[in-house]
Amino acid sequence: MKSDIDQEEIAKRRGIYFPAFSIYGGSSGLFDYGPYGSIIKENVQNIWKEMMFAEGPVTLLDSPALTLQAVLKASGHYDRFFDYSVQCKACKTKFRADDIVESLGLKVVLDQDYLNKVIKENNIKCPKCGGDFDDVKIHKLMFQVDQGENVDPLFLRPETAQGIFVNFKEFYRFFREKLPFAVIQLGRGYRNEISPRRGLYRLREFNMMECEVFLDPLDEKWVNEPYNDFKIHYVTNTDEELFITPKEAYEKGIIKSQPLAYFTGFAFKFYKRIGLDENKIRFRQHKKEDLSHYSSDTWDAEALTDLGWIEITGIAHRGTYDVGRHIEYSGKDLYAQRIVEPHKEKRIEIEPNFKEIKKDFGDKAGEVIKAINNGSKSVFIDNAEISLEKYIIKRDVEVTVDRESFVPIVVEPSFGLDRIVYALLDHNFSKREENGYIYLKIPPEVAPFVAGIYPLFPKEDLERVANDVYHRLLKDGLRVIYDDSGSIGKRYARYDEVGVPFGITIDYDTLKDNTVTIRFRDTTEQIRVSIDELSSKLRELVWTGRKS
RNA sequence: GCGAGUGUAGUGUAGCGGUAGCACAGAAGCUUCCCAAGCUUCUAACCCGGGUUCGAAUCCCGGCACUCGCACCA
Repeated sequence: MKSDIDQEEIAKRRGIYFPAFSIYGGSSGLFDYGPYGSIIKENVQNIWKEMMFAEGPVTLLDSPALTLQAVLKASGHYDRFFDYSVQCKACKTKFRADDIVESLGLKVVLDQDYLNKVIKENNIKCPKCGGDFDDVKIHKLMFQVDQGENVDPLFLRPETAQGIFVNFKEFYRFFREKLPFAVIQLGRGYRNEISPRRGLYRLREFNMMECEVFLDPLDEKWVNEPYNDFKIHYVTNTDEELFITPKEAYEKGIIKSQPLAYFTGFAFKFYKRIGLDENKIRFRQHKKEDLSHYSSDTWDAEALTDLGWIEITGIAHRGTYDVGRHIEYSGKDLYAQRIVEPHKEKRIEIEPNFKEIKKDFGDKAGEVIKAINNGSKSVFIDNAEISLEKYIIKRDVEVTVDRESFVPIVVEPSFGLDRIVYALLDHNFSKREENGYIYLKIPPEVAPFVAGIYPLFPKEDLERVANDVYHRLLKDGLRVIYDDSGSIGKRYARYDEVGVPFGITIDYDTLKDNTVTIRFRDTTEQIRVSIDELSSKLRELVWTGRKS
């Protein structure tokens, strides 16, 4: 599995990506994308965005990375704010302190002192070797940003999704109150990983492309049918391996949710288009015990790389969890509505009996009315509990109902951009059989430059024409790069290595007949075209070089 | 975060108490030269901070980073 091509060595040497702040020693889990890498990454992002918009009812959000504490309390992240670990002194095995306490049927409170006390008092031993435990240690999983003494801190978001959920009503209106629709967000997330490692695989600050699909639970269907024109490698939670189309996966009940099935296909198409090796992609269903607290079903897309199978995308069924929690915690109406057959419904209307309340409570009437409006059964006035029963007027009414509220469910395809870039490089660095030179065979539309412009050798007349060609292509909106240093073979090799798919060479024939050669990265073959048709030829080559 | 190992030009490495060499890459030039050719010249490094020593890249301590295991991984 381990290839003899060292991705990190090339990435560092050629400025694709490299450790950030390295002149000061760096900091683990932080990387810079250099000149080539940031363009490749941006191209991948743009293709994803373009494909998402092509779905139809999809819009974009850009929300802050700094997130209010209240939002993360509602989302449940705040409770997982700390990781409590405890280590066996003897065998050095580490456990989650809350798991240890829970496994013995003891009450779990997520508090360092509490867990420490429980483990010490109950004399809990290491389940592996029976040794004594060291003290409980905590690890913060979210980065906290203090605002000042009397204000709750902010947190760097651990995922971009919450920004979308809290704005559900905004989008619901934008889509004129019709489901389904989806909102995408591209941005950075932050997690204080205990040990960030393996280059781009586990970062403290990472790029995500997230999509939240909002659906009516009674009509859980995305606007497009699951694909039926290609087969995907699925691994179920019972380790069954299947090669079937997304449509089959849905119809056979392998994937119960239509949008979940659909987006496995979407992800697969996207991977193929940006140039991942389709034979090194699989979709693996989370085991029941590995599912997150909110999800009933999750499928991870995994790519086979030097690091083994790595997770590059998670497609999760989040149910009504997210919007439901924000309704609960914010007290705001984040419901969607569906049209139903108009029908009469009996209801009981409640109204405070203002006269009686004023009579009995005088200037405390306000408190009582407030309590009634909050739905309380009783209220404390001057330390006495008073039943509100007799101050409420109840009326039986009949209303016509033609719509009902519900909490939308969410399906979330969430793409880890850095890992996708990692896999993309891993799948595309190739070695030429004849000479062992490395080239990066990524699709033209992902490549950092469409073409390199090279005078055959450094003579003033050739350089002048090459420069004209270069500026002409730039004006035509093509991303090209000019290079006249070293031999022509060296220049070809230099840009092969970073994936530039075409080389335009200006030679002595160019001076005679205004033609240049286009040399192909993957085959090293050349064709001759006139300078006038160069732009349109390159565009055509980029287009036909598209995968899927 | 724990344990083990490793940090020398952009990259890969040599040197292991007397202040750095090689290869490739890079720059300038020569070469009528289409696949990293050759020649000349040049640029460029001891992870950071302390200590020991007359003298430290080399020995010791601390930090940082990387690799591998353990643990963690919404």
